[in-house]
Amino acid sequence: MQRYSAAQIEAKWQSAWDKAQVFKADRSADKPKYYVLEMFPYPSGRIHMGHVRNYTMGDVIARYKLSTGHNVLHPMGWDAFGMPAENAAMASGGHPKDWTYQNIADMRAQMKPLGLSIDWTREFATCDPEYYGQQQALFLDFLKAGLVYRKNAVVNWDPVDMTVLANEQVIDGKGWRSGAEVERRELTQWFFKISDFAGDLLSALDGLEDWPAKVRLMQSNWIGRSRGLQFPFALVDAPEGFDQIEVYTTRPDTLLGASFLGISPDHPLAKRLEGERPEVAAFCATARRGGTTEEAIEKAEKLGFDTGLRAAHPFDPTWELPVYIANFILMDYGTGAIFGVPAHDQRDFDFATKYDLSIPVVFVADGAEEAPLTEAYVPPKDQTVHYIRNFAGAEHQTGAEAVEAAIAHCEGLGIGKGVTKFRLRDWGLSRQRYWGCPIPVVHCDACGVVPERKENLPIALPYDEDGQPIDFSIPGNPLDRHPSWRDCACPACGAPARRETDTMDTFVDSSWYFARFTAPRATTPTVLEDADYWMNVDQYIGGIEHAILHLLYSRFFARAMQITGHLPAKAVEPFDALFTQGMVTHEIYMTRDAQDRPVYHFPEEVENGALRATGEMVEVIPSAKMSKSKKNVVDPVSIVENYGADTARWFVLSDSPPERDVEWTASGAEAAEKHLARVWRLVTELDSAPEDAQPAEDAALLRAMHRTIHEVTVGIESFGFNAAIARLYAFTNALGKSAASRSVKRQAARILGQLMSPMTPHLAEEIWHRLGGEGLVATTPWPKADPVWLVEETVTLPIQVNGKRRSEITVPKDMVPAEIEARVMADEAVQRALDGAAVRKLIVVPGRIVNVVA
RNA sequence: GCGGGUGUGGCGGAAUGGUAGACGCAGGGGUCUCAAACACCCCCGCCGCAAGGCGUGCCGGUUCGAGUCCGGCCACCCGCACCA
Repeated sequence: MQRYSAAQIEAKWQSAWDKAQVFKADRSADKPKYYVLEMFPYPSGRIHMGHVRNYTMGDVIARYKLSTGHNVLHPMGWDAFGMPAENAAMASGGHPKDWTYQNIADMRAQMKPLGLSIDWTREFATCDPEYYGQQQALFLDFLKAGLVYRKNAVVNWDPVDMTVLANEQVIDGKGWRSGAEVERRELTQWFFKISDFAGDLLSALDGLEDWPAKVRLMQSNWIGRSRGLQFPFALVDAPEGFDQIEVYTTRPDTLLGASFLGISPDHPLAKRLEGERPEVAAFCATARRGGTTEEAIEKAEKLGFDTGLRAAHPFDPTWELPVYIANFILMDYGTGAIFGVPAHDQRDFDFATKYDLSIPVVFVADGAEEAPLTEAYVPPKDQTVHYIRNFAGAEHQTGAEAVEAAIAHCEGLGIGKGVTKFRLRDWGLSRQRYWGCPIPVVHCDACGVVPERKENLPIALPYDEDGQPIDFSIPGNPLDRHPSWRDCACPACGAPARRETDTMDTFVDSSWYFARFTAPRATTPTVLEDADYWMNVDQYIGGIEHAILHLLYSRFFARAMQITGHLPAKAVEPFDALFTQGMVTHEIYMTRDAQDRPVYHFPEEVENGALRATGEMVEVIPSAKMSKSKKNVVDPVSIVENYGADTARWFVLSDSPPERDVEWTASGAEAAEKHLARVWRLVTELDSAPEDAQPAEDAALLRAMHRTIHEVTVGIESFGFNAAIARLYAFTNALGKSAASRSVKRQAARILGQLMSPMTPHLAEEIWHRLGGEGLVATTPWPKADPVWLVEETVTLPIQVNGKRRSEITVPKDMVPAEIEARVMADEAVQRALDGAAVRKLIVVPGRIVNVVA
């Protein structure tokens, strides 16, 4: 018997696909198009199992669609700008560009043996000047369309290294290299006006029916539409120009519960006081300590500073509230000022308790008496409560009703106005770093900020500095200290000027790559004919970690590109269907050193719970996301070398549902390999099967075959890859045990190979070839189940008595309920379970179940 | 802290509100073999001799019927705007 050699067979079919150019996407063909895209990878240099899983899922879809008569676009590229390249240059010399392109070459070489049905002729990297030059063209068009502007925003500032830090470079509030306490500092930065689209980005979520509901919900919460009241408090003895403070509240119904005013340390009033009073400056400096993340701000100890100023309550000018500067109030949201209602907001409650402020109760639970609070009372907004300090609406009403009544009342009094606000902030795209797309503008003393001319694009990153290698070991942005790149002539007046040295957020790069794939070599960002043909992405696949930012930014970009004429109107929602896949996890193996510190070990160093080298037992920590630091990684390259690509592909698809995490186990990989070998053996043994058989045997195998075609097809179309694979296991077992005739078995085996082809394409080609299939299975039409074989004549009904299963009967599929009832009541086990009790109800769910209720 | 998700045998998991545990792994028994490997066959949630009882993170609810729906908790995972 021929042994199955993955190494030989996989290489053979990969070159056959190449030769036939079966995966080259071509828009001229007379077929419906299908665009399947997996989120493109960051070129770290090594592919990992998560990539294998992600691209295998996309490949199953792509290959399936190819065999159902679609013109498939399945491209691959590289999300190639970003910090790791600069970090590598900092750590071990070299240049981010060389590091990145070498990594791309390495990863491409690791990916190709997987046998993915990718059109590699469309490949690009976002760090190619041909790509980011077009991105600069988009930026200029957005600028002209009023979609980009500059304003101040806070960054993480390392006061020792004198540099801006990314959030991940801030560890416990300290700079990762200097260890200095980080502070929040304002910088002038470029912004995309995504907030202009907040309402549309929110309402359009309803149309994204093929997105996971959780992603739509997360985006909806992120955009955060709220209805509230904006109104001023008059300040008593205020500094000039600050006689009023605008506040925004979503709970105007609690106005009579106000106990203090709070303003952000970045509020203009705080800044004014900071300049005048050292103690305010000292507090604000304290309040600005720590990173910029919302998480850091929320978790920090809530601190307040009593400015001594007083604000008059709008309903009663003699009621004065203290004005605090508080570190938890964000300047970016609302007006940067709030009024505190400690009785009905836990954060305000904590603050009031800490600073000994009053806690006036506005409402109590219906039927309850007013009593001193030990925590804030925050019932759901749709719950009716009893307003004891009420000024608008009924005494008993829901929070939502009270809010509307309060807004109407205040508008009537001319105190403020009802407004709709969004939590979504504009997208700051400036990065003070080298390895990113340069922002194509020039700063001129005479003309101000001047856009570059399109004919000067791309504004390319300098590789060296006047012949000298760029020094990445100095903190800060090398572009900023690169005179021959930075200093230029103003495109408007020709006078000496300076280039913008900020580069773009890498999220910009990934916000339109899907559109670029439709015309990857064009000298404009897109070509409308191509975009019109290929867009939208029919199926997008990636990690849930991108549920909010990447997808929201891409949705914004699609809108902005439509406005500037780079995408057709139908592409404003660029991803028709989205699938978010789970991670690949693995157990962690650990021993401890002499100081009891953990030492991690790679899976290949461990055998039978002990270190291969020393025999020392390892602690096994339950599965977690594969990470280099914990060494719980398996290298796809060695997996493919040891088992073959088909085995790796089969494994990552089996067992776990695609949206959930999958745990890599060596035994699971071996089981996958064993199964594929078994399928191959069954195929090679067909020649010795008897030529004739009982008609019933043939029918049984054909019935199983058609059922399997049906179930696998449904499984693939609904992302139930694990279920499809379970059906293929069952069908393989059926084929192995079948006593059907040789010709029927050959037919069944050929179908088995075809059904496996999206998952294990190489083995499938080999089976197809051996069993006399024409051409490539990759381009052979997908089999169709014959409905005649799917019909079952009888059905087995479980019988419950009072909800507990007691018996079952097998009856013809279309037996009338009355007859079923009679049979049920005649059943011995039913009578025993009833034990003489009278039957109150008999529920027959046709084809499903019978429940006898006594 | 806030937003979102997940939780089922020894393990990965299956199950339109309708027989909980499909399929696979591990384990046990057997056939083949001088022996092993491979392969093939059978068993396999827990308690119990059995009848039967108990079982889908925990507590409660809706329903003829709940892994599935609702409320409250617990644990873990993802995101929180400069990681990609």
